[in-house]
Amino acid sequence: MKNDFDLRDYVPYLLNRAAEKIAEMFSEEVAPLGGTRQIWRVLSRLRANGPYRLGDLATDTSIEISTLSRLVVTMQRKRLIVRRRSAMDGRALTIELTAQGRELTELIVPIAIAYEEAAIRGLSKAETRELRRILKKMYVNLEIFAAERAAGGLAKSA
Amino acid sequence: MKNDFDLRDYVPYLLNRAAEKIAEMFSEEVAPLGGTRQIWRVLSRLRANGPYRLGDLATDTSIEISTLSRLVVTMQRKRLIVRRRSAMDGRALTIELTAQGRELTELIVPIAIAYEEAAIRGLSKAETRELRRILKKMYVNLEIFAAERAAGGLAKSA
DNA sequence: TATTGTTATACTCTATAACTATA
DNA sequence: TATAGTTATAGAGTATAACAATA
Repeated sequence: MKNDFDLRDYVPYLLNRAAEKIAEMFSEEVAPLGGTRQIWRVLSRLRANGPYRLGDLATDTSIEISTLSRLVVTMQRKRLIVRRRSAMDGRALTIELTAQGRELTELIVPIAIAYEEAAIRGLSKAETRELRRILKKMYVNLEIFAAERAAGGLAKSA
Repeated sequence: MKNDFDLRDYVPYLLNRAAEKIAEMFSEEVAPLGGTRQIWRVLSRLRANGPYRLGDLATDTSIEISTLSRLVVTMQRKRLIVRRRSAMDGRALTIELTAQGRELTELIVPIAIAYEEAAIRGLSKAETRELRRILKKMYVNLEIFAAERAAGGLAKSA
């Protein structure tokens, strides 16, 4: 195996470092509004896609289902969302934004935009476009890789 | 403020999504070896830079100092590192890899490399190079932004 | 006095698994 | 039986602040 491992060029490290820096500043900014990263994840998803089923919301936000189950109760207590039983399937739960939840979301959106702008300022339009394109492409690769891996194809890929 | 916020093009989201996908798979792979993401962060840093002072290690790994203080005790119990008082400064703690720690690190390195390869396979050499370059440039921007922000220049940047 | 690291407390998130209520 | 969600428990990590030792 190669031994020329240099952290400074290591893509997962570079991704993490940037993502965490943004998240850290964003969290500080959003905290006074009563938001957290996880709450924002839920809100932004609901804003983008409308009412959600709990399980799907867990998948799309990458929040563990048991964590989300409790988070969503907390958010209902804060009047940000409503949980109601699905009419179609008595087991399923439908999560929906309230007017108040929508309000908070719209309050956070410009902050989110500001932090993206902070991240990409200094990049040219072309660089930003490339970054978005490459990150999306990479994610598709990773999903395929994860599926192959789960199928047992390469249990220990090293 | 702009209201055309689309999660699918939102750079922090794209970064997070990719970083988490990699981290998730990496964690599963490394767990049987007795590693965790945090332990790997420490090991890779020590591997790259040699002995570290606790405070600097906290900064460079982005692990909270109180968390790291305890993690490092755990790692010493596992014989992965040694903690010793600095000769220069009786307050400071020097963290150093043991032979066993070095061994585990070298065991993890190829796994780390494999996951980077999984991420960038499908990307051309040029795209990978661009990605690295842009991520580094972005991080520099973010550090500058964070410093300005901390200086109070734009307490609420929205 | 300031700095380095340790420890305590409370909180959030995760992992796992047992549980319920529907289907 | 299988699925959707809930709940309990234990383990990591974070945030904050009080604390001891050293500078």
